[in-house]
Amino acid sequence: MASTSADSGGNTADGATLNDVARVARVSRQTVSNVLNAPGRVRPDTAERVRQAIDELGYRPHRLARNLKTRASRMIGYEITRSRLGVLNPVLDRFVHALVEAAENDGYHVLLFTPDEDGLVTAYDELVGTRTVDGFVLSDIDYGDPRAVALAERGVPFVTFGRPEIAAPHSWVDVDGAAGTAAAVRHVAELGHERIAFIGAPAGSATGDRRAEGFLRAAGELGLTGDDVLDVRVDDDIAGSAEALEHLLSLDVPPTAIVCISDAHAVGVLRAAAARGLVVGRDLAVTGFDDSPLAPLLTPPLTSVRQPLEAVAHRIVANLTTALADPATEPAGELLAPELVTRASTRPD
Amino acid sequence: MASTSADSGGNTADGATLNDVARVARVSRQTVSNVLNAPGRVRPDTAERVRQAIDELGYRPHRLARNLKTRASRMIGYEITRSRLGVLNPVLDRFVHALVEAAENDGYHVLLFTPDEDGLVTAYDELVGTRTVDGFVLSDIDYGDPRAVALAERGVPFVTFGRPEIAAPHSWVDVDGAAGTAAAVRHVAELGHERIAFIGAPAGSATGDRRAEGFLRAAGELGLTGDDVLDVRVDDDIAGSAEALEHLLSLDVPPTAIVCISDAHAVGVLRAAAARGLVVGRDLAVTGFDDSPLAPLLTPPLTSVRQPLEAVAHRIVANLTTALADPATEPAGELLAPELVTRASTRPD
DNA sequence: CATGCTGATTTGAACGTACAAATTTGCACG
DNA sequence: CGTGCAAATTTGTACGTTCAAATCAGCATG
Repeated sequence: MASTSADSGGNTADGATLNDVARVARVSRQTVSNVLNAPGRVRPDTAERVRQAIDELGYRPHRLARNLKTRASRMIGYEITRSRLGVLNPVLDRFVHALVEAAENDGYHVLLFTPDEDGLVTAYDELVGTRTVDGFVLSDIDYGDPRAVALAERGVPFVTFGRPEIAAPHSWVDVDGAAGTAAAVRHVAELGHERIAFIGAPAGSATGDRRAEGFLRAAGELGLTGDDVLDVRVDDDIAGSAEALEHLLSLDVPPTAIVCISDAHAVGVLRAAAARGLVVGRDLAVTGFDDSPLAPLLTPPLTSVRQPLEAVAHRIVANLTTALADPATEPAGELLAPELVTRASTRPD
Repeated sequence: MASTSADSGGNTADGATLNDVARVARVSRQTVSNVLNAPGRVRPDTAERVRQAIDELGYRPHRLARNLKTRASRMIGYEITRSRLGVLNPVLDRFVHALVEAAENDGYHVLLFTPDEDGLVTAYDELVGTRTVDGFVLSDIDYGDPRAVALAERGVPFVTFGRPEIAAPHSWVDVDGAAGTAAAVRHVAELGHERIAFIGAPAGSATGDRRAEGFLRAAGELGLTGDDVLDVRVDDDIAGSAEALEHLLSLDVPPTAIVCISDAHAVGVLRAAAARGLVVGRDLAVTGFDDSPLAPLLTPPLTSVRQPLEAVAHRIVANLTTALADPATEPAGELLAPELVTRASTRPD
């Protein structure tokens, strides 16, 4: 005399509630709640009966009701920056995916939002004020990032991908950009290149400065000094880098390897090299940074520094969730090592 | 004797509730609620007093509480497909951004989630069962998409970007892929090309078949028949297209223009052309599809068919929100026209 | 067999809001 | 100046859950 699956309960298959389950299992709603949230407190046979009722009714806890009571939305906000036209955001896709996956593993969801036109943090205030999210993940951090400052003074939990200052007063996870560039320099040095140039961005951006620092450090290790340190900074990534290459090749002793601060810069170099009839990989070594999806698609495929975005996302979520669980947690910083992915742009074969 | 800003209320600046506002404004909570949700019902001077109290306390409605009462989460779920390694999802970035923006304009938020490993729709069931989202937006739709089928039979509101069948039984918004390819063909025809080849994917995918159909249609319009219709299908996008170009160039009368089904396919063609010493734009015209971020970065910059993703997102959200507001709404389909973006890959100069 | 105690289960209350119904206010009108 | 009616406002209740406190069952002990 097994009970038929759906006809008897009274509920229309969908939308069973804690009380419905309790009625079917002949217990109180709190017992059902305990089966789900504190299994230790309920006797095994009762738990079994309740679980059966849950299956029978297809019950699922109402997320909003639970969250209202526990005063937590279990949502993490992430602002997707308005990608400027024509400029590719090399990491958004991969990082967001990794972030969502990491969050789900910890029982959180990721909510996306767009920045305000006015450049203020009203979107953050709104989400926090309405209790729509418990905390934030920020990326594209620069020196004295206004969002980080604003959130910190409001006491809103957040973790940044990247750090605004060497000693950031909040939790962050970052990839060691200096190590990445240094690895690229060492890579081409090992291939026999002695004259190595760096094409970077103007000083003043946190990420850019650190990547440049890695070049200078590696150049120092190779014993380069003075004019032998070919450090070029350009404003426009693609066009600027193309021009820069022209300039570098016109030197008395032109470089044979170009280490670029981003894949976009490398694109400019590749283009200018092709225009000159140079075969990159044979006549000239080129490296990029970010290992964006286009890196393997370029001609030739581009050696690039790959950021461990999955690990970054994982550590960010871990840090944020512990901070959410215990607001007294001290802020912590974590630096992860990138990995050089070598491709034809630095290989002769 | 203006009231001081924060000291008197009793609440700690943060977390004022409807009742707190009511007390300060000397009205009932319902009146405060009405000021926000039904302004017509309350006398102007009372409304003003309430608004002042709201400002003073920095009150914001608690989203969870409101949603629990109204039985709507005002969230839209969007599954970010696990981007296969090395394969770039050309539209994810732009589309997601557009989707989030469109949703916000209608008072919704976008919640991201990852697919289940098992390929089932349990993630969808979970989100719907817990009332975490009100509906879904699906993309990467193919014939007989299992997610669309499952959601439809569960009665869950959703709109797809793309349509599985010509007459889909649910709401969808799609870009006219056939028109896009046809436009590319006409473009190169106008430039004087008479021998035009198409490199596509094997028959069997909804998007691919429609794009191929556009080529066949345009070829017909140009009076091409029989062996003059150069229709090549390849399995692997980049490597396959490179091979395909080799083959095409070995014909008695090789094509002078190649219309590709995707930007990735075009990459293969560009690569093979470069290897042959051909200058694309002068010796050979090449077009892609999707106008992915890399299109302008290729050498030469690639003419490509751009999908109006912002408009797609806008229409999808509009359709979904009306369906959510009135579940009796009939499903509707909407086809948008893409736009050809011409670049150096089809221009001699 | 009453007592005490631990473990299991239930009842009461609350989270912050919105709908529905009830009450009060304001005002024109006979 | 009471009556009636619409507009304005308030009170009661519920959404589905969890926490806190209260009750109940089981069982060994003296």
